[in-house]
This record gives sequence, C-alpha cells and structure tokens, in this order.
Amino acid sequence: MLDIRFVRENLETVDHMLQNRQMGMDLKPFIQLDENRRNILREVEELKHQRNVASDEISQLKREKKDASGRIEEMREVSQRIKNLDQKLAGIEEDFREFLLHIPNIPHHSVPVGKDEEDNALYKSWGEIPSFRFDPKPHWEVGERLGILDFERAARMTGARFAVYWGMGAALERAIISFMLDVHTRKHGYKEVLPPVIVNGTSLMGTGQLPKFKEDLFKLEGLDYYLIPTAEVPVTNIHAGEVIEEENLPKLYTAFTPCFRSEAGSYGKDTRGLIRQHQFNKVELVRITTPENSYQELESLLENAETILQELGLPYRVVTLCTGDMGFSASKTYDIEVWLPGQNTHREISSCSNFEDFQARRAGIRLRRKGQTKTELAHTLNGSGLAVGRTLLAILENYQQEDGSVIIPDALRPYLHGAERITPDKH
RNA sequence: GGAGAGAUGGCCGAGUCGGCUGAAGGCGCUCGCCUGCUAAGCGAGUGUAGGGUCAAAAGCUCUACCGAGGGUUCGAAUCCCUCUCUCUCCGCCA
Repeated sequence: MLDIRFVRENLETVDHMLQNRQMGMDLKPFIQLDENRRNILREVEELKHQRNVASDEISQLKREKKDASGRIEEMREVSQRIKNLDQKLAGIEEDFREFLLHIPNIPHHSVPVGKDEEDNALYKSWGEIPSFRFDPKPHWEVGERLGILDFERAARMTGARFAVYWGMGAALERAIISFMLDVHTRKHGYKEVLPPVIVNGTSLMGTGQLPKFKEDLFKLEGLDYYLIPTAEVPVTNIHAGEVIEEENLPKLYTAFTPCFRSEAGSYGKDTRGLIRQHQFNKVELVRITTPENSYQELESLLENAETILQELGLPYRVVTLCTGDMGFSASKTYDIEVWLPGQNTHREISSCSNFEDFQARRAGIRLRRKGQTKTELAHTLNGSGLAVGRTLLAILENYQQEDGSVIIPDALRPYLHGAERITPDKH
C-alpha cells in the first residue's frame, strides 16, 4: 500500500508507474474519493467538536443543579447529523481503502522499464553450462526411472500437480532442507523460525496477496484461514503491528515451510514434473531493515540465496525483473534462474525482492530510532533460499549419469549418511 | 466440546452511581540538574492514526482510539448485544 499523501501529491508519478507496470488504472475516481472523504471528515469533526464542548457544558450545568434540557435538545439533533455523516464516511472510506489496496508498489529507479519477461535484464551468471556425452533427460524421467518420484499415485490419491517422493528422493528433499537451513543460520546469521502454514486474511493483506490475488490461494472452507503460498506471509507478519527498536535491526529470519498455490490460470503450463506443484517445500529468507539499508540488504540476501546454488555446483543466472514482470508488492526483484539441461533452459529457483515500506505500511511494521519518539515504517525484503523441489529437480537433471544414476553433490552427502549416488530403488 | 475468569498506554496496574480520565499510581525510557565514581535523589518530558493550518518541516489545533464490531444516551473505558483472543478446571487428543 502506498502512502495516501504521496499518491495525492505525486499523481503523475503514480500514473506513470502504473503504465510502466502494464496496468491500466484510472486514478481520477480515487482522487475524487479522497476529496469527498476529507470534506466529510472536516464537517463531521467540527460537529464532534461542538458535541464535546456541549457535553462539558451539560455536565457543568448538572453539577450546578441547573437545567440543561435546552442544550440536550440541541445536541440530540447534532448527534443525529453526526451519525448520518459517520455512516456516509464509512462507506466512502471502504471504497477508498479498497482502491488504495489495489495500487501496486512503485518500482525502484534502477528497475528496467519493460513489458514482460523478455525485457528482464541479465544481472550476473555463475557456473559453466555442462555438456553431456548423452542426451540429458528431464527430471521426471530421471526420477521415475530411479523410482524416487511418483506422479501417478499422487494423482490418484489427490490430483494433478502433486508428487509422492520415495526412498532416496524423500531423503534428498529432507537433506536439501537441512543443508539450506544450516547454511543460512550458521554462515549467514539468520534465525530459524517454524511458523504456522495456515494464516488469516489480515496477514495475507499485510504482505499483499490479498485482496487482489485471492484466486491463487487455497482457502479453508467456512473459515478466514488460508494455506500459505509462501513463508513470506507468516514470517513477515511476525512483527505486524509492532515497533522495533532500530538497534535490533536488521532482523534476519529463515524458515522452512511447505507452500500451497492453486495455480489458477496456469492450466496446461508445466504439467509434467516438479516445476509447478500445488504443494512444494521452500526455505525462505526474510529481512526487516531500516529504509537507508534496504537495497544493500537486497544484494546481501541475493548472495545468500546464490551461495546455496554455488555450494551445490548448479549453474545459474540472475535477472533483474523489468517493471512489467515484477510482482504487485515489490519495488525491485531479482530472479535466480537455475540451468536445467534436461529441458535445455533456465528456470526460476528463487525470487528476491525489496518491498520497501509497501508491506510495512499494510502490516504496521515500524521502527524507532534511538532517542526518537516518532516511529517510521521499516523496509521488508524476502527471497527464496531456495525452492526445495526445484533444487531437487535441478540436481537430478544436472547430476544425471548415462547409466541413469544421479551423483549426489558433495555438500549434501553429510546429510545422507555419506551416500554418493542415487541408484534405482525398488519398492 | 462443557464450566468459569479476564482483555486498559512500552510494561505493571487503578478507574466509584455513565460526564474536567488520553486515561490515577508505579516501573521503564529520554533530556536536564545534583553528586569524587557508581547508586540514590530532584525537575521536565515520554502512545498511535487521521484531518486542519503551513511552500515545507517544526509548531499549533481538531477528531478518533481503553481486545474487535454494533447498540443505548445530549454524552460510554464505564451500561447492553455479538465476535475474537488469553487463562483455569473437566472431557478428548498427536
């Protein structure tokens, strides 16, 4: 959510930003709404002031045992007017808030202007794209041949876009999770948290998934409860409504959680394999910082995510998302795309964003400087560190051997009792 | 699921028959004074949001907020209703 005053005073900037984001949105009704709102507010506050003054007089008169019925009679009418205006105001304020909640964040000036993913800018890349002496297979073939991934049975017990992991597949997933958490907590200084994977609507409002992206979420029937689409939601909301002392910033949190996404609107896309599942595991990185440090913190967060890929020896590139491809709440986003030889392409494995004060304003995350009484909004950031399922499939594709086995990257072996290779598993 | 108790400012805690209570008192914190140092003491200050004024900030001023939402009333932290959460006991349970 943007600052109302900012929108009011920088209409052209906001309008320009909306165009850059490829969003047609007419701000005129919004400005009209804002004006109405303030007009009524002025009127009703004046009446309330009258009422408060009269209230004092009445109590004064009563204490002196004098007659106050005249004033009371007057105020009866004023109160009625207040009631009517308050009602009118409530309606306008609801519309106003609704509008404001649908305006996306303003892109940082360093973000390239562009239409779609074609216009994203390459930021850096790491690792050699491996060459194979044989035709590398997509991970679903590698996984099914090894007997560690089972899409058929998952489809039977649940439906499309789910998977059963068997044996070394399940163990590898678990190893990846532990490995990532260890790197982030021990090397990068994050605090590990294990949050609820069900949150209420207010939390989703706070991080920006609601009200606009309701259809992407799984909602529990009859309840204001949702399965989280990412740990960003519960973890960022840890400090919702709080004032954090500046000396306690930045906050660095990492969390492993399953994530749930309805994937509405992506029918027919990535239907095979682990790429796009309704349920997947992710290790998330969240930072809460002061405004002046947040862009530096974004670089650092990105590097934290990159470290995982480097230690696993998976080649990747980083792109800066352009204005047209960026998410609703973000000011700037880097996507890390891992190389997948089985599909001969790069695929997103992490997305690292600075939200500046956009989420903080919605969720009420503030900071207080030393010696100051005033509070200000904090900046929030997050990124995947990394998507676990996609990491696993990247390993299957990059480390597959001609005989169908898969070499286990060195970094993961301690988490798998020293195992060096995945070979076909019977069950 | 059944029975009961509660929710007030950063924290603890008082609010009588509804009216000088944005909220006593204490703690904490900030600034100043005092003091060989420390401790203690003294003085002042110390919530959030939204309006208005202002070129802007500061300042000044108004309005709202005592878990949330509604109601009664000229007037609600105080009365009524609904909801949420916390605690205790019982039941069930990984």
